[in-house]
Amino acid sequence: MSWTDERIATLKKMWEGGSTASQIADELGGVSRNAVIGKAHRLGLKARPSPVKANEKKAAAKKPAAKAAPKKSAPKPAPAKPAAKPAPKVDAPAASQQATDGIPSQPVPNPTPDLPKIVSVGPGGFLRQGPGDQQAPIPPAPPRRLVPAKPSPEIADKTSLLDLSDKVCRWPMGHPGEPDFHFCGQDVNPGFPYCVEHCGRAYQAQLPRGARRPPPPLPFGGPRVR
DNA sequence: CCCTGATTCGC
DNA sequence: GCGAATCAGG
Repeated sequence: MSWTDERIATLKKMWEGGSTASQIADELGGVSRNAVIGKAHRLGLKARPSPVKANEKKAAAKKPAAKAAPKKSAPKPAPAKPAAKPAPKVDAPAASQQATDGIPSQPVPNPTPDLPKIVSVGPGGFLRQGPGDQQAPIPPAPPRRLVPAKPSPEIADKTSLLDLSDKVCRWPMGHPGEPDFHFCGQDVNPGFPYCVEHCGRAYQAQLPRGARRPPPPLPFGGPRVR
């Protein structure tokens, strides 16, 4: 398989969306997880929470190594990495909610002024979204009646990959490569690549390693069954 | 063991 | 440029 422009676009999208290299590789098909990672690095979009890189010491601990070196012949210089931290934080979610003034349509499509209780969709109660139906989101902390215009009529048309911009939600709907694949396309939550609703889904606290199977970063309507 | 991403290096 | 092999942490 070769890296067509389309495949690269999908790779970027998914990588940016938080999908793991394995998921991306599986989605793309015909490539390995390593290929995806390698390509991602070559594209310049590496930095992402890596289990291995969390720790950064300056102490140069030499490892005895010398395990049977079948291919290694060159010594490894001490890697000096500039720590990059592009990871978005969730500490300050809703800075300022824009009033619904700009949106002439439905004033309050989300009549759920319940408690601000954070319901974490966990392994068992994983809420999935379909292209047509979306459930009430659980934004980080909506103390007030913020109402971000939900099923706006503006998404009557599908937002394609080419329609993406810094102003629209990039949350993928469906699976890449399929005819109905598109993106959310709603107004973004300022400072985030997604709308308010999808921010709530994209930036949930990472679950313990033991139970992360069902709700991965979970873009794309759901895991593909092949 | 499994998983993850990072890195190297032969091709 | 590509990606398998390898590394290394969780």
